[in-house]
Amino acid sequence: MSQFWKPGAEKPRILDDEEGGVLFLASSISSTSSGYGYASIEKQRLRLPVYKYRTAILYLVETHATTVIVGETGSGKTTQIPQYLKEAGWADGGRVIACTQPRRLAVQAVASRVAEEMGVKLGEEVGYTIRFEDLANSGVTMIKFLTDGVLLREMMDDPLLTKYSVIMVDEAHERSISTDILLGLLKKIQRRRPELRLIISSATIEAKSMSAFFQTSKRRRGLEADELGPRKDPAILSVEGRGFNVQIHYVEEPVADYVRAAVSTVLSIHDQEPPGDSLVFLTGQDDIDAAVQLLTEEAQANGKKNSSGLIVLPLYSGLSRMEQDLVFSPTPRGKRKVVISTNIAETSLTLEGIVYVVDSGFSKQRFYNPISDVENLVVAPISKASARQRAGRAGRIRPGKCYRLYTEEYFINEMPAQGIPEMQRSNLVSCVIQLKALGIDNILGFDWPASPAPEAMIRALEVLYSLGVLDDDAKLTSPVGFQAAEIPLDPMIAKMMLSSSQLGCSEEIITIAAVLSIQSIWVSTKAQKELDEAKLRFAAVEGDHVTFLNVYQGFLRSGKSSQWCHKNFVNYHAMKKVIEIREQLRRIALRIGIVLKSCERDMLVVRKAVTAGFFANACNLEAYSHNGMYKTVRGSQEVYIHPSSVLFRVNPKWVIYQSLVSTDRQYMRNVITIDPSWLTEAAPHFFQHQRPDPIGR
DNA sequence: GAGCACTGC
Repeated sequence: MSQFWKPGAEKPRILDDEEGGVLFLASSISSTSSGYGYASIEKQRLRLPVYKYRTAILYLVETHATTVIVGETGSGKTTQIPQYLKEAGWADGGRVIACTQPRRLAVQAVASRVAEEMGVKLGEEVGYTIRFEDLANSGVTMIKFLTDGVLLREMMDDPLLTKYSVIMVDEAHERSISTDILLGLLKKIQRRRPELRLIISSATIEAKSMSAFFQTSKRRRGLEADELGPRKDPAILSVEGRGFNVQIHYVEEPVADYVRAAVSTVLSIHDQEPPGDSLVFLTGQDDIDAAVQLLTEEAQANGKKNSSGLIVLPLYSGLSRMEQDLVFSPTPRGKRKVVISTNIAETSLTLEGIVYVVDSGFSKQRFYNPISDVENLVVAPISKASARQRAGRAGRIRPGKCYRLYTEEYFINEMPAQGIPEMQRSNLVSCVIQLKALGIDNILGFDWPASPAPEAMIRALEVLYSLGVLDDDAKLTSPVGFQAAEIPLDPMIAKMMLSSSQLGCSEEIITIAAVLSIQSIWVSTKAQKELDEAKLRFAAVEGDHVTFLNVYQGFLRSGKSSQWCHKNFVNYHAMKKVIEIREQLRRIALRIGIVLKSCERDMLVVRKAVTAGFFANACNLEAYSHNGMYKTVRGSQEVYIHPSSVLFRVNPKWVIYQSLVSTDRQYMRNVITIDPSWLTEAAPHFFQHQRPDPIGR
């Protein structure tokens, strides 16, 4: 690797900061530029804030194993840094520069932008890989964008990620499970591959902890200057963003009802502020529908006086594509668009034209209780980091305003600085099986950016053991454990697939696995009665899983028709996704030796295969129960069949569920009938341990 | 007779 600064030129100055990180002081602004493609694009590149740090970034990457880049939105870091690295030679000799993103859409968008800037065809020098789509060309692609989940999967074939010279982990501050696993593994890889460079891109608030995580033993720092290779202590570099100033307003007194407070704030913005669209952050569909209703009523009641000219639009992921697209349509002259949204507008979708943000201070967050093994969705206060991100949405086109529906005192003194990483709020079975597959034996001693609760780890190990995926030494079993690790789904679903091979119903089970791994195959609609009637057309006495098979068959028979879906209240996009996932699962099944076979109409073996994966979720109807109360075999927990299930009010004696949703009651979603004798057959150890004889009842 | 923040392989 050649040094990129010219001999004789002034060497960039480096200063250690008090935390042991390294800050760079730009001594001069580089003005190198080579003749790429179109002048206008080249000019745009030069105007990005990140450009004046080009030299600094390349210097730090050259001299440090890890560089933490704090880049605010609009800095251009994601599109430019990979190009700078390529220009400096990091992709020479067949090596590849990787840049990971948490979301598929971002991967595609950034990759095509970079290909355009470089004037190359997407899929050649610049490529991308996401699930179902591989537009990277081995031997040709120099810059590759990919989701962090895909990079983790790549590690199963190449644990040291040898083809990559630099790996940039973008949006690391979001702390998703896969980003955290990736960071932990990359830190391990660094010890084996000193030539590998990492760039961790993070928000201000997380930069110090990211740097501390990659800081290796402080004692040896003095010696490192004499060693060959890059410095082990991470560098930190800040790049300013391009957002406009956003003025923050707080309420003076805490509000009792944030939906009403949000509505009246929207109305007073409309009354008193100059034109510009508003974005309101609430927690979920209920809140949002209520707020839309209130605003619409207000608009009608007040006629011209106040809220005429308001276009009120809800935004959450449950909406159909068409309904979601409405929020992107340009606002007509003289009108004001008000988008009422969940967290989807905080990171996943970017709305242009927003000048006013109203922040309720809450969002729905997942929490996991490892003792009861139940994941819950709870309305909880957001973090300061989230609040800043939400406010930033108002400053994209011109200076904006953010109205926070909480007091300044609360923001300063009580709001947590950062959210709890997803790793510490989730069931960890998928995470643990993935680490095991990568040869990480000491799971409890793994060096995480944020350690999960030991109880959650132990629970995950227990579940994997009961599935026969791990043995007594907590090593992957052969072949079941290794096969299950290859299947990119929940290990319980993976186990169900593996059992279907022996039972001769893998074609059916693969369909069921695909359906279970998406949100819902039904459209979300307010016409509940019609939806229920449509469901009845497919309902099977065996339960929801078999009902899914009927829907899938119907969809195929219709020639995958969208009209057929519309007529039957089936979500067309969901079904297309089922087809895609099914294809992927079939390919994997062939590779790992699952026998592809249909059981035709024999649903008994299908139910047995479901039992083989989900025996831990077996429930028994309480004797003499008049309200459909079940008890779980494992924990004698009180549960009920969800009203959306085809078995609702049917109440068979023995059932297995896929998941629990907890509100005032615990409801079982996706339920199928079983014979209790299958339980001891499927998992003799598990039931011996839990209860001597579940059949005897 | 009730409800599903958001990603991802």
